[in-house]
Amino acid sequence: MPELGDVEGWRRLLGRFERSTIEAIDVLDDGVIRNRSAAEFVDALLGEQIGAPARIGKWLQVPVGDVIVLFHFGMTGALSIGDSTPAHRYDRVVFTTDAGSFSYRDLRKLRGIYVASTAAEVDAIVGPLGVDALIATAADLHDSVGAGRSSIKAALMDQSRIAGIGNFLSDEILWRAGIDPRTPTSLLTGDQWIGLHRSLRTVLRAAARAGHTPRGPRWLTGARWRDPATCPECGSELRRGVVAARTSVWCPACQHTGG
DNA sequence: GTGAATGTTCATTC
DNA sequence: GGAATGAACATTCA
Repeated sequence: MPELGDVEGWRRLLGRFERSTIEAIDVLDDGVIRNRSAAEFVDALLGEQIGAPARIGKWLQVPVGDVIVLFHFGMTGALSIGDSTPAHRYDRVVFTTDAGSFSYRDLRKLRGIYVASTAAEVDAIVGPLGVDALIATAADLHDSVGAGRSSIKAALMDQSRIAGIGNFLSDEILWRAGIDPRTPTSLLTGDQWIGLHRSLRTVLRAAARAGHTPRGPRWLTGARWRDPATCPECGSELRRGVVAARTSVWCPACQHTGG
């Protein structure tokens, strides 16, 4: 699930807990608490007040008391608001506050929850991140994503170049921009960069607003599941293959390499 | 049993 | 140094 739109949706939902106090923490699986013991984690947060949640790329950052709690959802994580009693099968940590409860829910546990005491510690945990994709300008896009020699799809998913775009969003953006995902960034024309930025904004704003990557009839993400999968724009059969080491879908009729 | 899954990281190999 | 590749992480589902 989680790419920029999902995490932005959870950030918004978590906003309703701002200024509430954590009254209980149920660590159902301490494997997801990554850089503290479960006891240290509970000790640091219990009785503390929640601040305004922020998002950078796919990271959710929540000030709690004197520390910052960092959530990363991997491929299968989610923040579940309000329906954590009784605990869902994949709830790993349940937070109860005086404003209600929420839980960190995750099937595969590829990532987890971190605690940072300083800004330097935050940086060390999240690693190098490019500008957040939702606020990236056309110049940001060209200068960061365009600086290497990789395919455009790999570059869009590279969190150190631009933060928040994953497999589905990159496919969606490239489809809308009419660019073949395998195109080396060095081959993109000025017009293609402009179009790419326009598509990126359209897709990410819709995803952020919806709280997930849209799957409607005019979206590639809606079409990629069908069998046979056809292009929502032209009806051609979509192509499926591995690009940038990820399962990718694109339209051979609408998406091109050349300018 | 096999393969694949919306993410990231590490080692290895061009 | 960069970039691509494959494995690994942990788990479920088709």
